[in-house]
Amino acid sequence: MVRARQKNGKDRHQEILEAAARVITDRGLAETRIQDIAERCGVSPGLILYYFESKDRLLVEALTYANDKYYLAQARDLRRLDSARDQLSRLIDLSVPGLLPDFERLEEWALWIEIWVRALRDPSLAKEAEVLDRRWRQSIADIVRHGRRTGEFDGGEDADEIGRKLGALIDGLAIQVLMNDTQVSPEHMQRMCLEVAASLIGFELEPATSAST
Amino acid sequence: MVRARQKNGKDRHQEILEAAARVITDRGLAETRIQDIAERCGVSPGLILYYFESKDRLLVEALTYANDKYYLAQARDLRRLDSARDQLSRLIDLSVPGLLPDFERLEEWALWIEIWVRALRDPSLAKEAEVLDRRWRQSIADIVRHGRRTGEFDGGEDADEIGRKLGALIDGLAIQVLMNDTQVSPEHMQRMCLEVAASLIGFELEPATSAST
DNA sequence: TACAGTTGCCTGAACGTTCAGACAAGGGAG
DNA sequence: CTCCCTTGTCTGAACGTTCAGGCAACTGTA
Repeated sequence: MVRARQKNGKDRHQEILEAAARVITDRGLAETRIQDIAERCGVSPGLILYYFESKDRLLVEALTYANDKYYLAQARDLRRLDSARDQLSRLIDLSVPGLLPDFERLEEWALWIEIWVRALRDPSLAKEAEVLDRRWRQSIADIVRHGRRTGEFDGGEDADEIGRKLGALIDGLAIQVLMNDTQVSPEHMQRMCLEVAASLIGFELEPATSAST
Repeated sequence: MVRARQKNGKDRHQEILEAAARVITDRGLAETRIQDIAERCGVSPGLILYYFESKDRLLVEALTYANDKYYLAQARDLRRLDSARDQLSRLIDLSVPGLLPDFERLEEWALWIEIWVRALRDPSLAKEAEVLDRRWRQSIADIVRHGRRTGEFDGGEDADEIGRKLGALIDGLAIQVLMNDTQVSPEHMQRMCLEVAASLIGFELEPATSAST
């Protein structure tokens, strides 16, 4: 029980960040009040400001914290797979909002859009967002490089360039899916991402290990 | 001068919408106050609520109004060109934030991101956004169809599908450019869009009529 | 033309609410 | 007791919305 206090303190910090992320995804960044976050934690509003110097700071930290959490979970998930083809397919599946029941990602995408809109007027947040975003595009490029080392992929252009293109495509399509666009279902998005990936990297789609219809 | 009164009324309505759009792009949707809009028009805050039943209604109308205005300007611009290749290249140029000094489009893209974040929690706005968005993807598909009729393009997949893919790619890349991502400059975005378009539609890039490094 | 009545545009102040942040006191562990 | 965590209350400011009224342009009548 020596660290009971400190541990509590640390837990509180994290607990507030997670509560903040939840509230932001539920109500939206603009509609998030300190009291909402406090209620989600079961504490008083005053405590929130005891741990974070201001509401603004808390919100920004919550956005990047949540994104970090999701990214690490994804990286862990992908590392279980050996085949680059499987990794790529899995990465796409994980990126499509609402496709996999266990990894809907709706929260994460909602947070990303909140980050974008805020980063438009907050250059420091834009810098942080770029770091997170580059890491995410990097993971695509790494899969491509891995596939080329193992011989699964050959030809195609610069891996980083593929990461940028495929990453942007996924961003753009995810927005449509999140908006419940009637012309872009999660399955449709998944198929389009795979097709473009195959075209960019230069592999055939038919003998894919997953992804049908 | 019979319609002097009505004309004034109509001008005011539009004037307020345009002022609202300006303020939203400057300060962001969340930070936009009725008084800011009133000041931009040089009128009193009360007048804003005289023309619009609530702040919320005004904001939503301003978002779609501004988008509509920009779309019509783009459509007019594209109609001047005959060649499908030129139209496609011009559409891409027009879509890249900050590429053309006369059509920076920074405002329009900022408004789009605001629409997205709000549409996440406002299904009726999401519906309106889908209509606007479909029209925009349609214009890509129409260019492809036009090129196939004239024989400029041949092969490639369904034109609507190309519109969805290219549209999503442009959305995703535009976000990076807007965030001042150091890895994605306007020129870089332009090149990537053209490359993917060439790949999807099936034409060679070299003899392009425009677009160079 | 002159005048009175009507209509619509616009103002500025006031109201009620909401919320971030400040503050001081409570309480439990060491 | 002492220190850190936590609470509940308070406040000052900001904001959306309302409203009574003023003003100017227009209409119809004589």
